[in-house]
Amino acid sequence: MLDVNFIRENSNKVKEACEKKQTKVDVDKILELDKQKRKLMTEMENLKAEQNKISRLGSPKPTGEGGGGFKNEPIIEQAKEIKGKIKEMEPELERIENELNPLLLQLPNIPFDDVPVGKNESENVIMRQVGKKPKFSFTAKDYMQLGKDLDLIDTERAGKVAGSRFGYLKNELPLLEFALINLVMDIARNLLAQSGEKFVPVIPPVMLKEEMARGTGYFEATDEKEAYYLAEDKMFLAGTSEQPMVAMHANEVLNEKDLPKRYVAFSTCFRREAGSYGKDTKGILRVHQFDKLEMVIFSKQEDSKKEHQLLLSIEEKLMKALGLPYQVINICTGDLGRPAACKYDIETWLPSENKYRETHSTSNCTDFQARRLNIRYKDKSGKMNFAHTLNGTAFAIGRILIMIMENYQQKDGSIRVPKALQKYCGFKVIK
RNA sequence: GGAGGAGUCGCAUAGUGGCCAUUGCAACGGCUUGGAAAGCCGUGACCCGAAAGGGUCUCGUGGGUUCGAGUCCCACCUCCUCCGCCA
Repeated sequence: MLDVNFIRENSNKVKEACEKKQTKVDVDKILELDKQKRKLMTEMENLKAEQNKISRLGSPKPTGEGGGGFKNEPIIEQAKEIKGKIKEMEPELERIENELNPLLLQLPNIPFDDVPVGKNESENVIMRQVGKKPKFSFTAKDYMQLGKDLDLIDTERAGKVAGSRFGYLKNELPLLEFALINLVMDIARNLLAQSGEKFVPVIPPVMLKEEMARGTGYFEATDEKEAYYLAEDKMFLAGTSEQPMVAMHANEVLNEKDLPKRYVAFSTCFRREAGSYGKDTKGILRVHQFDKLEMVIFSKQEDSKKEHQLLLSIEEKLMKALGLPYQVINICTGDLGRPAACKYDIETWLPSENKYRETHSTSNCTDFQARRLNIRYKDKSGKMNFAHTLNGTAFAIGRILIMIMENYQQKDGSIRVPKALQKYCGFKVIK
């Protein structure tokens, strides 16, 4: 959500942002409705002031005895009349708000000026490529073949039990998941030791109340059909722990000296993949349920760009620890998504597809989410500010397991374990 | 699932229909100072206004009763206690 005052004063910027982000919102309509709303509110508040003035006459005198109250009827009639007028105006105000609020929620965050302008993902900018793509002296298998041969992944029985887009991870694969978790937690701890960049480990709830699920601002962007909804309990399943993590501080005033607040959360994520029929239908690259380690930061406004770079640097550190070849992408305006002002993806080399596939994403959402969720801090001068929120993938575990399997496969059909994981899982090869 | 109790500005706390919601502590800012302490002043949201200023809202949330609601009524949310069930 954007600040209404900002929209009033910078309507051109807002329109430009809508255009850049390929979002159609009638900004002029917003301005018009806002004007109507303020006019009506002023009228209602003036009437209310009059009503309050009369009510106060009924108060007992400072010296007077007893419970006070009115004796003369005419003034009561007058107050009743004003009250009636206000009542009559209420439906009109409600009508305006019902039209205005959805439009406000549809407005995207303003992208930073240095974000590449583009229509869609084809205009994203490759910032750098790191690591060597593996060259196999044999016919390489895809991860599904490896998964079947080594009894690591069973999507057939998952289909029987849960349907398509699910999988059983078996044998060494779950152990590798735990190793990845431990690697991330260790790096989070080491960062603290080295530079005081503390990340607090969290396991959040993965079920959210509606207003909290909406708070992170994705429902208007894609389609709320993407999230699983438990009608009986009016709750949504989290598509990413970003949702419960950002909502964690909703309606709070944070202490400025506690900022930045950094978290690294582990959770299962649930996605309907409603808009991706026919895409990645086989295997476990795109599934309804997967585990993910996600970093989330609440920062002061002036620090968010720096914190965003920190998130990206940690993601790259993790990738280098695993020794996987990857590229860093600067996401263009048309592909940013509604809440982000700036976003970098990491794509990891997937040999079987002979291309890079997205495994990480880190966004600076500035105050867009904080405004919806009312997350604030008071600065030195006593001024209230909305915090900036940032998020970044540490590991999306299913996908990174795929990347390890394919990139580390050997001629004899076995899979080497990246060195950084060996001490956590206790084996060096899967065969 | 059943039965009770509670939610007031960061913490604590007063307030059971009538001035502008008490008081203490803490934090932050300002005044003061050579610097500090103490002291004093201030600390939410929104609207109108160039400003000075004025107004509306805010006692978990939303409705209702009333000229007037922290206070009365209804619904919901959250937390606590006990019973039942349970990893």
